[in-house]
Amino acid sequence: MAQSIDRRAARTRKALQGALIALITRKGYEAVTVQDIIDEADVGRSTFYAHYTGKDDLLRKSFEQLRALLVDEQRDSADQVRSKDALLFSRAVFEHACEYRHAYRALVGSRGGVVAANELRRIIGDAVRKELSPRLGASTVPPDVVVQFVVGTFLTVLSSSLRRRPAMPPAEMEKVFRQLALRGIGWLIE
Amino acid sequence: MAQSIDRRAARTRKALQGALIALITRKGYEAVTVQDIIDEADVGRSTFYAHYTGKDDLLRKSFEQLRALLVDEQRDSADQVRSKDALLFSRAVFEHACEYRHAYRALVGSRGGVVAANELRRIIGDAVRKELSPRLGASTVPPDVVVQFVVGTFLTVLSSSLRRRPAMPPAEMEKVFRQLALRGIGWLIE
Amino acid sequence: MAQSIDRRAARTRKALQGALIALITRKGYEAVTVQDIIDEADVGRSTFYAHYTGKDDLLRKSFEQLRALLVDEQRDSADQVRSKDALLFSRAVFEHACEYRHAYRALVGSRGGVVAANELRRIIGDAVRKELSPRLGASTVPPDVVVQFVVGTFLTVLSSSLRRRPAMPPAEMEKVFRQLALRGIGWLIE
Amino acid sequence: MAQSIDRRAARTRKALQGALIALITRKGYEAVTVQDIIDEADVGRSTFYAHYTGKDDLLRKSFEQLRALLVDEQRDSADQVRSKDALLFSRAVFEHACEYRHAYRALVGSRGGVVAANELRRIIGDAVRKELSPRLGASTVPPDVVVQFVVGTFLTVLSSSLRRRPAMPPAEMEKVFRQLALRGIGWLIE
DNA sequence: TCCTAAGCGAGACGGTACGTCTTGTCTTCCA
DNA sequence: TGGAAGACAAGACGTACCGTCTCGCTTAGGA
Repeated sequence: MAQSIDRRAARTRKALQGALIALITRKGYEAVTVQDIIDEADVGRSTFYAHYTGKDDLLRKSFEQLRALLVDEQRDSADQVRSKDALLFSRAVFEHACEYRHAYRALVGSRGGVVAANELRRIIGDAVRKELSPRLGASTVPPDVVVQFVVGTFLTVLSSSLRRRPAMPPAEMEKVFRQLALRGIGWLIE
Repeated sequence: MAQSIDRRAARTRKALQGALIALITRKGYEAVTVQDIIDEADVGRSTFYAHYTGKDDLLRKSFEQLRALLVDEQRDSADQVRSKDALLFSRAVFEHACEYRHAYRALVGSRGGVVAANELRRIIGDAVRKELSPRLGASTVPPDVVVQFVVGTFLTVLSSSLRRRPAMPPAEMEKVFRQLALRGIGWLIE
Repeated sequence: MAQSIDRRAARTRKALQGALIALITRKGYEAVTVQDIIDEADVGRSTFYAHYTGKDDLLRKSFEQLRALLVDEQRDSADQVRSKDALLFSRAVFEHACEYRHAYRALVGSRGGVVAANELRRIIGDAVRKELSPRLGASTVPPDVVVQFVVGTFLTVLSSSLRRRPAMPPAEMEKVFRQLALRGIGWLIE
Repeated sequence: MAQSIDRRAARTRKALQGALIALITRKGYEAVTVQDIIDEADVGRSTFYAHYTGKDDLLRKSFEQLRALLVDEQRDSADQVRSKDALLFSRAVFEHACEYRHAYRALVGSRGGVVAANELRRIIGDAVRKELSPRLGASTVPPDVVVQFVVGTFLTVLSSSLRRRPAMPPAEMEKVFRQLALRGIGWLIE
């Protein structure tokens, strides 16, 4: 019984997350109402609130896939923190972003709203902090500034790249990101 | 008569801008309602809409002072675009930020909301683009990525610094900012 | 200013009360939703709640006219409490009911719902109690039972009469009512 | 098999009816939700709807016992329709009401709601009509008005009596009821 | 003894109405 | 005559119930 209910619930959740993404691409996050979402997902209002506390909650929970991807990526990569090997997680995210280009374009940039931006910052930030933590103490620049600098640069590159036409390939994004970010903190990871 | 009306209007505008800032520091931009603003400013609802199209418009217009500061700053400074002289406008903004620490803290970071963030990005971005434009063509990195990188780094440093206790002096902010940003684009401004 | 606002408010109230009556005749009280009312009255949702706490409140307030009628009626009539003169207020109400036959039919009987029934009982009950109070102490039957008996009989006659086709004239209702009620309490008002 | 199933079903029904009565005494009919009932009866939601179409249906079906009582009572009594023997069914109902005082108090009066009131009126009304039908044609007062008058008077007395403290004994209720009702229709049953 | 059909619990779900909140427009009065 | 006051229409919000439904579990006959 439990799994059948879970399966149903999972289907509902997928529908809601999909509807949210679709709607964000169409009109931007702020303009999307709960009514829009449940209409799009063909789901009852109470069902929506049974799963999520609101629009923001749905958005945040929709990022879980990305967070999982990052955790996996970091588990696999060795703890090499030398210049040319540092921050390799970025490659995986850039590729993920290109694959789901549509959704990402909807979420980064102003159309995604504060909630999406904060959540992304938090997720990427966790990954960065985890990777750099052994070295952060050795810097004169405050540790959280370094982390936020890397995250900000990453998001800047990601956001700008997704906006460009023709699309920039992941390898290119990666190159730009490393050029901008690694030099800024070169003294740290050398 | 015309100027007296203008003077009255100016006073109303000041009251509204002040009220907005006060309220943002109190509860964050998103949570502020038009009703809050006009209560705080002791102004009629229709008066508010006579001057601004809405909350966002009021916020955007409240940034004019900052924009003017930046324009002045850049007019004064020579067109020196060598490494150690580049991006000197930042010093002025950091000092301005420290002086009006309260208001800035309310506006940057998540409490300020998307609108404030975008407006700030636009203002700083204009300054950066103006200063770097002669060199931007010479880069493999797309020009707008460079500009956004600098702006992002600037805002990261500003935001992180304002959050810190004890307060970081402008000179310190400046140092951190240059360390992170100039290296990333060192090849450009050399 | 005050009176113009009051005039506007009064117009809104009239519209809402009219809409309610119209809707009750159409589908019965219980089936009417607040949405129905504000659609019918062409009024915003918040405006409705600015004037009334809900559907029931609107209904209750709509009875004020009737209550006023009764108070007037009783003020006029002398304090004659002899058999043939007792409870003369009923005549006025029966006439009022025949005039506004449509509305009354919607309110008494099951279509009007508990709220209308209770409110009517309360209004008529007040009138009855006021008229009989000097004599109520002299009875072996508990006073409130007597009052409720008269009210119940009145409503029974009113409700049954309004349902009948062809319409029963006020004089006829009056006759039936007196025949049923006065004998039951004849010993009281002799 | 059939009877065991029926036995199970009967148990479920009893549980639901009991739960409803208990809840009505606790918070009044209108305030009781289906969820309350099935929680109280420890029964699944679908089970409830397998037996009844809703709350009202359950309430109506719960009156069957009373209806049966009345039918029995009338079968026993001779068809004596003389003044002092008329409407003797009332005695049985008053006694029944005193025995189940708690439940009755919950059902008559405003706490019971329209549904209970209507059902009661219908049940009592059937009994009254059956008893008076031979004579109803002979009256100038419309037959249904007479029936509703008697029913209304009966319910008024029942309801008022149950509210009183200390409790009024069945014999007393009976006396009041006959005093009020029989005089009103004395000309009929003489 | 096992089988199988029912009654049943649990509860997800689509839907509807609620009462609250905020927005931007509009009208009226007052200084 | 322009600003203050605030009523108003519009419509989204999150909550509460409703009646339908799908699912396994139990259980009591008949095989």
